[in-house]
Amino acid sequence: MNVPSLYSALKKRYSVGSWWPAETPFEVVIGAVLTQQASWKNVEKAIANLKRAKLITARAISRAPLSKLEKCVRSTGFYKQKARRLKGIAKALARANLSKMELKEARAFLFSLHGVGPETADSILLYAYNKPIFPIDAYTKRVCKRAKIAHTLNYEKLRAFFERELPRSADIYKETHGMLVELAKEFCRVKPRCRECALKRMCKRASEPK
DNA sequence: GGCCAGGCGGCCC
DNA sequence: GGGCCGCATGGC
Repeated sequence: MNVPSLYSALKKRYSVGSWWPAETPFEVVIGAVLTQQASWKNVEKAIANLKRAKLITARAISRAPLSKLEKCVRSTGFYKQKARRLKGIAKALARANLSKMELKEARAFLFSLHGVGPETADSILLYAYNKPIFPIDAYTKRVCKRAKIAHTLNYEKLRAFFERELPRSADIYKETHGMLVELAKEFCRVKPRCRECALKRMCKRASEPK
């Protein structure tokens, strides 16, 4: 399957508006860290807790006691780790101004933070800073693998592939990435629902026995 | 009641 | 580069 036909098939079913709900760039950072291996529902709870505790800015989180952070983010799992990492990230971001950095510099900076890997960094760059970077998550890999969209699942190669195949636009990247996630949640689950899938006409897997 | 969730870092080979 | 492990709660 090629990317243009994937895109138009997704567009027929999904309309992904503001798919990453956040009021500020730093709220995207918080969400990106908390959603690591956690469902968005549990992340929403944690963000609501943080807002109630007035811990929604980098400055506030960098100064907050760990125990308080832990309580707020408990629902997202791995909560001690996440509280510690969030605090470290907040400290670094309270001083740096990512929006004034060149893309490469900003990406390298994010990568240097403990608890920020490729997907988290790229989600932050795309959704918080509107940079034309296509984040690769587990959902995207799963769809690509099953539908044989790309010949690699290597993070950097798959990212480069999508960035090359799609028009170089942050809005298009957001939309496409969002729709892929929706597709993976609805049909391309761990236990796939190929029979009803919106892509079954074009997906090799669905037309093959198992 | 068992899967599974919008990973990451630290290992190992 | 790739594979395995620990990290942990809550929804379905």
